[in-house]
Amino acid sequence: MPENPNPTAARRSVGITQVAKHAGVSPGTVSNVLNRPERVATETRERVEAAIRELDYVRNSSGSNLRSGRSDCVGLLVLDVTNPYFTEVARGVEDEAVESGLAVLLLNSAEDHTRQERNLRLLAGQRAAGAVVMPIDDDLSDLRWLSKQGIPWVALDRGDVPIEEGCSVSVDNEAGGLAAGRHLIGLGHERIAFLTGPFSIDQVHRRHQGLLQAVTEAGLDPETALDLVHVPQLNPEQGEKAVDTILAGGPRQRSTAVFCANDQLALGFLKGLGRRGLRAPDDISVMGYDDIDVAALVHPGLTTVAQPKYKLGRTAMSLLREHFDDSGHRHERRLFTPEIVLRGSTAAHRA
Amino acid sequence: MPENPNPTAARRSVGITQVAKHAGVSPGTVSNVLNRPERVATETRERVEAAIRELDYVRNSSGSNLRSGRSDCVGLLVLDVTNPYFTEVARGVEDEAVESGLAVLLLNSAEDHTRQERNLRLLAGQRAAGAVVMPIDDDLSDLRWLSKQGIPWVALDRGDVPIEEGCSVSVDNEAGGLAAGRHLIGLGHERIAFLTGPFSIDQVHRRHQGLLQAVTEAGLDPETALDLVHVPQLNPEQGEKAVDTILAGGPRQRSTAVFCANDQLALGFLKGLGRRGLRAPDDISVMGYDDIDVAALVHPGLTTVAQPKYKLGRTAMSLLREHFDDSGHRHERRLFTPEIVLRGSTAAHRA
DNA sequence: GATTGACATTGACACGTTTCAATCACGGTG
DNA sequence: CACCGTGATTGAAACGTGTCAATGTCAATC
Repeated sequence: MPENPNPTAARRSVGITQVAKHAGVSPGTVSNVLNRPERVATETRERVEAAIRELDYVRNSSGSNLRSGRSDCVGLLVLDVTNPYFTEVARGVEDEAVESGLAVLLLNSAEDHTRQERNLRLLAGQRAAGAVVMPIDDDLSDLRWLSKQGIPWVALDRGDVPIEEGCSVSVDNEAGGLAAGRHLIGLGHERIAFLTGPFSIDQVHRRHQGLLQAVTEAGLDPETALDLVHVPQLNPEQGEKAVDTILAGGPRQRSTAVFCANDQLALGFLKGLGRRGLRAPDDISVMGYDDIDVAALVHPGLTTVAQPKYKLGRTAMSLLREHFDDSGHRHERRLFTPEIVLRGSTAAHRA
Repeated sequence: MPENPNPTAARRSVGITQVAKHAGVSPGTVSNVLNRPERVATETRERVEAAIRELDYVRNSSGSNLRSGRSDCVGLLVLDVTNPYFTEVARGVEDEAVESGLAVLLLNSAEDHTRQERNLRLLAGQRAAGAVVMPIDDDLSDLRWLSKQGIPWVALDRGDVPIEEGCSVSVDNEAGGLAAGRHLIGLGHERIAFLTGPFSIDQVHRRHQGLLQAVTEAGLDPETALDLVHVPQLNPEQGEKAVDTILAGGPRQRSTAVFCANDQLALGFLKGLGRRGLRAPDDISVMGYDDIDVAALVHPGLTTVAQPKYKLGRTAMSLLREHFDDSGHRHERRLFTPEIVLRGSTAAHRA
């Protein structure tokens, strides 16, 4: 890193023109060195590169973006920055983005429509190259507006986005519910509680559908085999609170296993069990959904349906990249199949 | 949201000039409406605002930044996007940033020097308004370079940044270690294991200093009262692996309590205990450091030294804001004192 | 009625870059 | 020797905005 001869002076930021002067070429040539190095003779290119290094020049992306019309940053709009599920996704997006030399603008909608809209406007203002978005709900009007602004996007975890509207990357929630159901039934459980948030959340609704299918295909009667427990939010507190309800049992008898709509609920449930001196899987088998990092960290480890979160983010970003490269790109819908991760919280039902 | 008369056409993005034309004023006036609304007559302002709404104009920040020289985005450089500690900090930064209408550029150094440097160059390229940075180590040359580029920054969790170099916001690690030590000693523990990473990490080194102080002020001999267990990384796996070492005991007898340099280690340790059919606090008291969300989620809850993470992020961002407002701003060093959160993993030593 | 001042608005320029048509240098070909 | 083609370089224009000196308007004051 070259020394500045006068560090205290508020040096006028060095631009392409000072570099040009210093190297004895025109500004256009400097620009060429930066953008199409192959077009410029090796000898002059080296001279320019030396000047860049000596003056410690760093390209002003505002100027660049303004003139070229394209920006070098993409937006990532998540529902909740602190949710471990999203951070893993963010890592995937970020890793893929740096490979294209793109910066990631982190935006947080906090599950609030106003904030979602405001954040998308911000992206439009930046003339962002694109956006990876986890929409709050199935209302696509904000995203449609984004398209109208000429900003491509990829929806995350929203398999129901019509393919003509845009790309989407998601995980098959029905398959996940099915696999979970089969796992528990395979262990001999014939009465299963489904601890879930409101079915207005499409994802958990589908997980329930899958679970239902598992129950019916096993020849069980959903009426007696399933105990549906609704809580308002998918957080640990609600999971802990639900313990009493589920242990009290449904109309006939108490469930021997509980399938939670996400890991946060499941972890809360496990904690609630511990508080009461009970434990999984001895007293009840517990299963989660998502496979967040912590799921492996508790004892017993939480058996759960793993979402390929990192891959999800990475794929979303790479779809976005295809948009940039190939202007005639058609929208795509990628659907991943989740996998069950067996840990200690589920076990065979002892009759 | 107004309808676009021809949604399929690649509409040339509407600028300040079309708005001006549509409202029958000059571009300058539109700019004034956007930036100094008080200077323009109510009647014309309303007309311009109507035009903005009708044309669905959104300000191009590239142009704006270029001309004004200031950008509307700040950088947040973290060591690891997925670490729950950082995400909480990120939330604080983000909340404070939106209040100033600033966007947050999320950058991940992944504890790699090359990536840290690259990310800071990126920020410089954006002519970012400022940066909140968690430096990898105590090497300040990258940050100095940033200053030279005219970009103010605030260091996070680095109390050792000289005040003449820049602002810092951090938590008193020595006080934290001291408090933890006092807590355990107060419970009657006279042999305490300190499970820690390498002391080259300044933060954990200071925590150890605090712990030492607690031991000596209680009149105990550090030689016999403290069992130092070093592991290469501060992650759960290492915590779990360390269980055997610590249960085996030091040179004299085994410790009755373990203080972990962070929660990740502590959680791994708890899991390791569970695996072996043991549990805190019956078999050994366990204490962590950080108070990440999960600490409250396990059973028993993890007693830990709580860092005001959200506040840390928020404060850092607000210090940055002061830089913008007041150009004659002097650097500041904010030091928070951590607090102990009592949960179930520690208990009195039964003699 | 002339002068002043306050307030609103205008118009042109500048920010740093990219782009592209135009120019230049030069070696090869007819 | 004239001509052409190729490849390297140039210079000016343009992107959309903010700024500021200059101009315009109007009512109040002398």
